[in-house]
Amino acid sequence: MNIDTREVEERMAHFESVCRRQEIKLTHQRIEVFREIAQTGDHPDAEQVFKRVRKRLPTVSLDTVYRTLWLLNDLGLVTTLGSSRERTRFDANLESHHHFVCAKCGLTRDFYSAELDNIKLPDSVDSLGEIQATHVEVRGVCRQCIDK
Amino acid sequence: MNIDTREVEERMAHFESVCRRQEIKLTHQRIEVFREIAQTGDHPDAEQVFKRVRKRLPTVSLDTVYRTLWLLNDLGLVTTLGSSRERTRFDANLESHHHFVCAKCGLTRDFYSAELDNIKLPDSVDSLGEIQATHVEVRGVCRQCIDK
DNA sequence: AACTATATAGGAATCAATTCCTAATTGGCA
DNA sequence: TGCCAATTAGGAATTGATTCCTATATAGTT
Repeated sequence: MNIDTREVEERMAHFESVCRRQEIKLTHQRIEVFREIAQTGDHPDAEQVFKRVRKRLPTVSLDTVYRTLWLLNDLGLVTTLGSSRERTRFDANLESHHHFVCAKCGLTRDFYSAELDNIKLPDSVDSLGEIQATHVEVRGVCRQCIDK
Repeated sequence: MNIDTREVEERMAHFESVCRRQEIKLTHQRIEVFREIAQTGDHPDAEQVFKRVRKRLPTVSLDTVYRTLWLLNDLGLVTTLGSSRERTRFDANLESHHHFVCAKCGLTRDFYSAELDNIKLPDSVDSLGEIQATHVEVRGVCRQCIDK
């Protein structure tokens, strides 16, 4: 769950160098928000980051956490996971299938692949718990959005 | 995008049989909401289903659409996609990796696999657009939740 | 056709995430 | 050290999805 020290330091160094290059001020808040995400492997949401950072910077505001997270995202220093900011979508296709999702417009299409249905997962995954289903999500840009 | 007629009919028949078995009334609204999802492959959200169904049942309410969608979900007739009802999570791991997600508590862990990074996607996917990244999402139940 | 438990319409209310506002603060540079 | 544009704190406001409320309507049964 926790990332090893060396890796965290590398991430911090990368973060600082990117900020300097982009003339983005290295405030305590930004440093601590980034550190929080860099040092954990559990993918916290904004609220969790806020709570954790507040232990070190008791006056930090939720707004700052949000602003900083989206800034880090824009800088390519963090990514979001899960279908970020999207609404729940419904699917009546009960067969095993996978998804292609357009990063720009959200268009989602099913595709099928016997090969993918049978991928062998690393043993490390089995040790995490009981596996129910494996989905492949392909992110890309759909034809329509390319043409625009 | 549109599902072929035979398949739609099969889905409708399955839906009706499940409802009868469970003594769930076959109202116009339920039939049209289910039909809407059964006949399209584009995974609409509740709002979109509402708009489309309203063309045929002009007085349908959004509330009914929601109630029906969750009912269908509970009955196993539709599934939700995307990290349903979850908040945006952030990740500072920029290397190619995949996720194990616990269906009960939401715990998310990274795992790595050179094999998965190089999966060959079916040609049909290439024709959908430009591929940027491929993530494998494994759903399961984590050790902690199994123990409970 | 009548009955009754269940479901619906329509709009109001809720709820949670996120963003906005503004005065006060601060990082980075001269 | 002092300056100033950028940033923050704190709380209010917004936003958008979802749910609740209640009088009315209806599916399925007799």
